[in-house]
Amino acid sequence: MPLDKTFFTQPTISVAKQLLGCILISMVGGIKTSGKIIEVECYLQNDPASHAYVGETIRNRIMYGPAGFAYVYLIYGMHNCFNVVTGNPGLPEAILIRALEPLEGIRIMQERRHTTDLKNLCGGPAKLAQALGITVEHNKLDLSGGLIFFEHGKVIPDNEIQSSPRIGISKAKEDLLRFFVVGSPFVSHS
DNA sequence: CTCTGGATTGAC
DNA sequence: TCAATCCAGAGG
Repeated sequence: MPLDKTFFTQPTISVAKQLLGCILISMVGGIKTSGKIIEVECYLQNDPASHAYVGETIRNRIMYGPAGFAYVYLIYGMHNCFNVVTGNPGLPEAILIRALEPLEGIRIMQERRHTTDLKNLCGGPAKLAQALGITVEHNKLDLSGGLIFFEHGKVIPDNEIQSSPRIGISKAKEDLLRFFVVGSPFVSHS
């Protein structure tokens, strides 16, 4: 059963930790690709590093809506980043999916990524978006609609979850809002 | 309108 | 270490 709105309406950090070990599935292009979630980052209300820090705009509007929708944006003019919106309407929070362990559709992921190296398929936010065929056209997509969705997987115990500062941001450097599975070879940024 | 900088990646 | 490549947001 896909993860539903009830799941994503829990507190964002709690959702983030529970997402580790879950499966992200994409049916984009009519081909199934999936991976186990290894690494995520939280973007919270009143967070200087969040796109919602400046208040509601056209780009971040989806973050102000209900949980369980996709927030996909283009970064550096060429890379897509995939987030799932959390929080109730009016609370603009989201979780960036940063790394997956490839499971299904590895062949097509290799084609999309132009590499056969499994550790290089989904080990970074823009990499996994490319591997799963996710682009800005999927922004605002309902993640219970069957095209892109999450499934329960193995629960990762707290002692196998590590936190760290988020990657590649210049503000709020001290916040420990990145969560990843200890020891997984698929985490980005070794 | 112009300017600035970015939740990244891959080549050098 | 750095270019690619473009757009959102801010300021004039």
